[in-house]
Amino acid sequence: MASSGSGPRRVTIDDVARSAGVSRQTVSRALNDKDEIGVSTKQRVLDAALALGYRPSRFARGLVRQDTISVGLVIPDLLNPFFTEVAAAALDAARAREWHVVVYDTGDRVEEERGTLEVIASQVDAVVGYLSLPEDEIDKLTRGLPVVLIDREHRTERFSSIRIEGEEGVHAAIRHLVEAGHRRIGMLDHAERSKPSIRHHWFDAAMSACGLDAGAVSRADQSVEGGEAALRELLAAHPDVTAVFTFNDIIAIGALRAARRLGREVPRDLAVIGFDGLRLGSLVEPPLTTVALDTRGLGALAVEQAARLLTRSEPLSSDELAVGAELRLRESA
Amino acid sequence: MASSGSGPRRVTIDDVARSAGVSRQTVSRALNDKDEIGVSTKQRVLDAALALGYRPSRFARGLVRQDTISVGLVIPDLLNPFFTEVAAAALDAARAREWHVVVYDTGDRVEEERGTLEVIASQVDAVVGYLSLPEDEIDKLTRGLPVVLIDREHRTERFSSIRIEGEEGVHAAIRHLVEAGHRRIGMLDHAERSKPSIRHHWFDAAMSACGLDAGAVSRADQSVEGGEAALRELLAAHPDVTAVFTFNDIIAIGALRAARRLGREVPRDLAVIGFDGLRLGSLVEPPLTTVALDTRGLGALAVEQAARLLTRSEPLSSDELAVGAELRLRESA
DNA sequence: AGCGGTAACGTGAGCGCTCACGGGAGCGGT
DNA sequence: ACCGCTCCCGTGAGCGCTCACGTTACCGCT
Repeated sequence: MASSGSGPRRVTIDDVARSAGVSRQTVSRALNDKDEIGVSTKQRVLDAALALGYRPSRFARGLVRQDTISVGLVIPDLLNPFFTEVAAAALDAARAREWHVVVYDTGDRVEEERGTLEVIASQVDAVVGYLSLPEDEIDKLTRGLPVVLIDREHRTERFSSIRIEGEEGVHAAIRHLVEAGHRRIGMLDHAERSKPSIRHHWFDAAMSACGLDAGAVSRADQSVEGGEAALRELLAAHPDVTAVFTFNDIIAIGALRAARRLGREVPRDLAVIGFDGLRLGSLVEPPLTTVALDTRGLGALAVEQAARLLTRSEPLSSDELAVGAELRLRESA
Repeated sequence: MASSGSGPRRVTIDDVARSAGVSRQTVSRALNDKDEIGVSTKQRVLDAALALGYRPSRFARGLVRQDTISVGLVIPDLLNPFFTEVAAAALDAARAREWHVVVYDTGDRVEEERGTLEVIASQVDAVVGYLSLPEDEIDKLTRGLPVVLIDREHRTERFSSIRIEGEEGVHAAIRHLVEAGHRRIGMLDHAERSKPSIRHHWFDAAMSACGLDAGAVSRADQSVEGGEAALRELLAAHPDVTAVFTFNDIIAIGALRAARRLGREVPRDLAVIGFDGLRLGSLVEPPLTTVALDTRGLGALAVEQAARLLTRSEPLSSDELAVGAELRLRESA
């Protein structure tokens, strides 16, 4: 009711100063626990601040003591354990640098991603994470900010990206299956993007390297249910398949579940190998064999590269901007 | 090497203006995609900005257009799926308000929590999450900021907290076990805090309400391994126990695994009921019966209350600041 | 009384940006 | 030639705070 056109004016340090009968500087001293202030004065200021509901503007403070750095972390779906692990790693790496991390979960929707990017520039000093928008649009929206992409190629000079080198790991996985006697090996790729994934490509390469025909492939949503459905589909079309490699562990866990419901015992009747190396994989039954990649490294590298770009020091070379993957044998294959 | 005592001075909008031979305002127009600027001028400014590596100060911008709000979300361990779910819910609620969320993972260490709180005041407008420090210390460190605690009592007027009302759900769980014929029911409480947890208290109350003696209790670390160890311990001391209720789902999953390794089939030889209602619980074998609480509600309520405190509108009443819990029957009991 | 010293406070400047203006150049119409 | 319009662009002010200084009051000491 008392609100004027421009809304209720913010309570500033000067209001507190006036109310306590002191100067701005004294208020500042009281609030920041500095010396050169009397105890009674300090208390009086503190009381006045409380009474007025004064809250310092972090912008004004940040403007003058420009110390804190914060990065925006863009994640498609925090509830997906893989992204959780990457996020946790990034948080860790950021904490080591005393950076602040603003997390955005786009829910895998492009509009949300755009909205996030639009608003991000005014809030962070760098952007790190999973982006799906075309590069020119990212460029427009983040103009000036350093951007570090994870698991995505980039053409533009302005961006950096962290590569996942999974080829060897996938090779090892297929080799392992072949050595165990499997010949009909299928794959559960993910369904979202139009083109087959790079992991699918690695799978094909590994198959032919082992002298096998291209395996049967089914597309799966990135969820346990998606994995379940995809395995049923694959098995329906190719009943002779005795082993599957999946796009990621989530899908693999769905496959595990589907196999159980179909009465196929893992790994006796069906071997399953996932990709990612989630902790979660060790909790399911049987524990999931997987091509594990260094998720901590992913997050840490991304932050490290952001730091280099931010300080204009020598950025990491392309060779360094990659994390490897290795076969982690558990019990599902 | 060229860094002077005060470091390399930041590139400001004026530097760009000078370099492009225009005024500040024109630079501002170019960078913010505003009208009233010629195309060629705009390009020239953009080029100059790029060449100088200009990056606008978010503080200066925020200072003048004070629109964006951001909250600090303090989480003990993002990799714990429970906190992941709460965090995701909070992110969601914040997104709906167009707020930014700065996430801090304290790794369950008090010093980290203190460090976080120390630095948080200058970065956010409100603090939400799990804090373990004593209230007076929180008060000192967050002076002025609204604080919303989750799952923790508070005495001070300044704080708010979101309560978990699990009593009914636990009651239902125990009743369910009793109706299934169980009489010797144990509990796996958590080990970290000194006092027995409130969930333990609910367990005791439910037991006596069902006319049973106080059950055997073992302490478990908040991890799958902790749950495993605790169940072994409990069973060793009380071999006649046929059902266990656990502090949370993580511990329950450990118990499930221990039972499997001990050759006890669940639920035939041992019934297990967890607490939290994690999605994860539906992935294990057998799917975990659990007292599910509304994690989304937790995160959403916390953000909502922070919003009320921030806008000085009527805060939520104590009754509203709670989420319930209900028994979710799956297959482990 | 005079003087240095310290504790307690105030004053100006400035951080880097945007907003509300003000103003000149160019162009067409009468 | 003059007005009025549109299109560009620049100027001053101010956002709310902290830092580096000044300034005052009061103490003890010679």
